[in-house]
Amino acid sequence: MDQSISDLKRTTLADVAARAGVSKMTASKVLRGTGSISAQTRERVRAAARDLSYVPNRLAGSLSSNRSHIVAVVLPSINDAVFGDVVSGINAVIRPEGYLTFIGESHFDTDLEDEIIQTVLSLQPAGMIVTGGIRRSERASQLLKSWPCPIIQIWDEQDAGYDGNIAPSHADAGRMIAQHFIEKGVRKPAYIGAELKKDLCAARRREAFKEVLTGVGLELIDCTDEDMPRQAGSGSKLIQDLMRQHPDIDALYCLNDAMALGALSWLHGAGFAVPDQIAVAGFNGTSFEHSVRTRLTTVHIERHALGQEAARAVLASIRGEVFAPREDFVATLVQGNTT
Amino acid sequence: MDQSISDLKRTTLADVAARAGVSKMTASKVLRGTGSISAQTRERVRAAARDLSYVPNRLAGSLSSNRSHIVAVVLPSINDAVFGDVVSGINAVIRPEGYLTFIGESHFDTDLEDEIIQTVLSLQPAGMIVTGGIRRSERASQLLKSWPCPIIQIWDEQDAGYDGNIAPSHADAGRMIAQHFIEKGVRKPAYIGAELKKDLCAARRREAFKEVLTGVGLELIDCTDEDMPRQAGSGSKLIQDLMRQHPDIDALYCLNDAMALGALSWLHGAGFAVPDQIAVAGFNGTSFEHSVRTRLTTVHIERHALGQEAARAVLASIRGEVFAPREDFVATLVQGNTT
DNA sequence: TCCTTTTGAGTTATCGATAACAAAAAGTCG
DNA sequence: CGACTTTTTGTTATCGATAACTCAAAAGGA
Repeated sequence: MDQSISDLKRTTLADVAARAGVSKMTASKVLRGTGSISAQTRERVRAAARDLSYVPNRLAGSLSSNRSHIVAVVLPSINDAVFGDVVSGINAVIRPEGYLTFIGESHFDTDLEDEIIQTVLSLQPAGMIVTGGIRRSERASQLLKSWPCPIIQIWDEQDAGYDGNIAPSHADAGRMIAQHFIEKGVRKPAYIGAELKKDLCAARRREAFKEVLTGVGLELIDCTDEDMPRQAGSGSKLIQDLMRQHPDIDALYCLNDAMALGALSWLHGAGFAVPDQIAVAGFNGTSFEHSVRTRLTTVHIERHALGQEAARAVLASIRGEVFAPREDFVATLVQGNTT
Repeated sequence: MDQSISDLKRTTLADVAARAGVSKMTASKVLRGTGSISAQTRERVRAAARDLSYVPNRLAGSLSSNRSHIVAVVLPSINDAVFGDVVSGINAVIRPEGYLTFIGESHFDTDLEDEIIQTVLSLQPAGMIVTGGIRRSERASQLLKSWPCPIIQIWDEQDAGYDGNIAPSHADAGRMIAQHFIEKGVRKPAYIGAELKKDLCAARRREAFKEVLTGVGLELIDCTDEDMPRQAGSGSKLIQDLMRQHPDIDALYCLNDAMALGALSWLHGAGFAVPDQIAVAGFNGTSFEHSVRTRLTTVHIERHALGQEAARAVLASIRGEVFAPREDFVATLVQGNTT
């Protein structure tokens, strides 16, 4: 039985007030720093709170004031270089302002996202940051649109009609790699991806990539597996099959850096020379981009800054201020090492 | 002004009840599936809730029932392969049970952790998972110990007297690498690290590593910078200085994999042959361990499983059940590729 | 000195749910 | 058919804080 939990009474504001010999209201005012309270009572209340190790009950506080300090963040997965950085950017801005982030993981699953959204909303967040680029349920969309708190969408360049949208251009990212391949004189390019039906941003990169190639008359060998995870291991597997069928592929674009690294690793082990024999490109995904040499070409996006910007946008919106977000989350080509 | 926020009234249980023509209590019971309610009323209430897109207010619910569904997790940083995995393990177990995780980042900072702990407690979590291996303030320790909810510590093998402790042996990890180096016939080993005063687990790995080496008469070139971040870039910088002073180092142990990769990368660029000329080892930190070939030797820990186990321990404790956690979060040596 | 203003502290109602118990409706049975 | 269950529904109090207001005391002004 969990009596051990319930019989230990937490100390409440009433206890603090009693010890300081004042009313609950006075104690509340002192601890929040509102109203005008004499220096002595203030000190008495503070001392009482300290002595009792008082920890306010935010559930009660928020319920009463109808204002929470929670910013809900919904994203596919925290366990991912991209969104890990984004979250850390959000936190960096939000925490010093006294807000807390509450994170829900959707794992690119529509139904799960639906559930998560409902759950985080039930905590009455003051604001919300949702990741786009996933097929959102009608129900969830409606709920978000009608919910009375500011909602900022990130990651997906396609505005979904919330209170703000902060994202890089995925189409640009795809085009950039295509352009890069073309400049290198690539003849037989290939693409590998996974779960493209779920990750709409990745699909957009691929589409733009393909379009540019087709524009110059290059045919793309396109290989996507809807059931594999978007991870390094899948990269190895897919490239392996691909090279068996088309040993003369000379350029490979991957859904993300994780898959690209997996592919790179397999190619290396199988004796293919990268980038001379086959060029490999990915998308913005490891935390090593700038400090570890790889032969991988990638497109970089300032994820931390993007998170920060989203956080600033939410805070501004919560406070009813106007906010002009940076428009320049440009995708930048980062060439791999050749040595 | 943020009237747009407040004037839109959220639909409450009362609205649902009214629409279904029953009392709030009945509606509440239906939606929570408690008590006995006739099939018809149940359906009416459900329909009303659906029609109104009712989202319960969990703040109110938890306050009233004195029971929250929040599990608080305090860790150094989410934006880190290690803890990202741990969190995802925790989530995997906890979410299907109807709980939510709330994450606080301490960034290895004692004061910040102190503040974070107080903050997460203010949300009245049903249980808590804290990461050890950081110097915790006296105040925070007291608070945790007296707080009436189960608290599980992870990561640090040193039991701190909470309701459970789930961790690998960092000392073993350090010893393993030392042993490995010795078996390879290393003559001049070195160590690089950062922020060791904050990351006590890393310090323990280093200590054990050093001890084994000393035991066989090997002297360690020990290089730690307290001000650098524990990241790849620091690895590059530190090894660079180190090789200048001691060009004959033939083995390098790094605080973690990120730093090791940084070092590896610099060594490679500078023309040192790894592992023939110099062996490089790290600790459990990239998400690529099993799928990307590197020349890096590392010690692997099942982070996802560790998170899951911690989550199971908290849930069990919340429910007042006894729980015998796995004791076998052993550190495993993963040898780097040599080709 | 008396009246007005300012300041400090307290009162009451409320936020949106649930616990605990009470009442009403429906079902049982001799 | 009425007393007795059992099932279903409703009432009241409460969780721990804050909003909005009131009231008393102190300060200021003429």
